[in-house]
Amino acid sequence: MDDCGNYKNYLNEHGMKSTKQRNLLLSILAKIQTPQTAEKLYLQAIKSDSSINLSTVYRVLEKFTEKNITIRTSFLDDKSVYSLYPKTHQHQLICMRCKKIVLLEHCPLEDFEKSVEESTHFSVVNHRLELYGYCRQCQKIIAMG
Amino acid sequence: MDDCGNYKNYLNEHGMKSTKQRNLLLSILAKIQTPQTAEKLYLQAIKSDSSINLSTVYRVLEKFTEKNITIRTSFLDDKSVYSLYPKTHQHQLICMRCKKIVLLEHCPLEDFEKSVEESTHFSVVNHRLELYGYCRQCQKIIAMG
DNA sequence: GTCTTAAATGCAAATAGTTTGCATTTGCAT
DNA sequence: ATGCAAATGCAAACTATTTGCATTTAAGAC
Ligand SMILES: [Mn+2]
Ligand SMILES: [Mn+2]
Ligand SMILES: [Zn+2]
Ligand SMILES: [Zn+2]
Repeated sequence: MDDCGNYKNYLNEHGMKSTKQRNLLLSILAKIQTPQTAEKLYLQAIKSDSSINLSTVYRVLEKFTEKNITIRTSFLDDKSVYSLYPKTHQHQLICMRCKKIVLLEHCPLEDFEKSVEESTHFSVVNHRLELYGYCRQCQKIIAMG
Repeated sequence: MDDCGNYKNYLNEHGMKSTKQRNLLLSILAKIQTPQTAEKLYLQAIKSDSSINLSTVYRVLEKFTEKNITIRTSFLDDKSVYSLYPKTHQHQLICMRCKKIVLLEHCPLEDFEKSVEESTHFSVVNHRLELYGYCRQCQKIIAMG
């Protein structure tokens, strides 16, 4: 291929071949702020590579997630969303109406984890925290009926 | 019907007709300790009422969840699971090896929620918190290799 | 009790996000 | 360049869940 993209070394270091589809998806993920569905990423990708296939997007994202390059999240019935694995520990605040996601940098759980370890004799190695609510716009829309 | 079940008043108070399917599912949910999939509940229900239909189970659980009688949870690809809505707000500590679940009564997030509401202008109505780790026994087993 | 009516159910079919089988192409090590 | 495993495109399958519709049923009025 003429230009395998900017992520060849990165991909090879993670034990993956550098393909134009993977490079493209990495570049899209790197630009994007909020987690996106596979289909949204596919629609973005198809602008640069009209032959890319939705199955490939799913397979690439699955592989990325397996390698901890991306993270996949899902809620009840909704589609899963994918984003680059966060460099720093963070949590999500999710609007239950429009599905907007705000990232929360501060984690309030360090002391709590320690106290749980003491009281339960577990070793706590991870946690999952998501807040659910309504964003300002959706609050207004809901108030109007 | 001869015997509408034990939950007639309870159901009527929640604005629902008392049907044998709903009574049966409530009695199953009340007995069961861990959250179950709709299909598991259906398989349990069919023992008492061989004519109950899986669609009905889904519809009943949807209605129960809408009334906050049950809670529905799901992880990634897995099927949703349903359980009676916990009487007290609580969280889970899950052993990643043996899948044991310890319920945590104390919630450390009240102040955090308020500060998030102030900084994001969301209204926060709910949260999901799970801790992951290893129980004492599994720690020992892992240490032994 | 009977009557009335909206809600609930059974059944079959549809939905939709995601996965998979398979033929073909591609990247990478030699 | 060559060979081969891995990745891709395409279409079809999968599967948890939902939905349309005809029929039954519960609750309330009489
Ligand atoms: Mn945290
Ligand atoms: Mn809490
Ligand atoms: Zn919103
Ligand atoms: Zn354990």
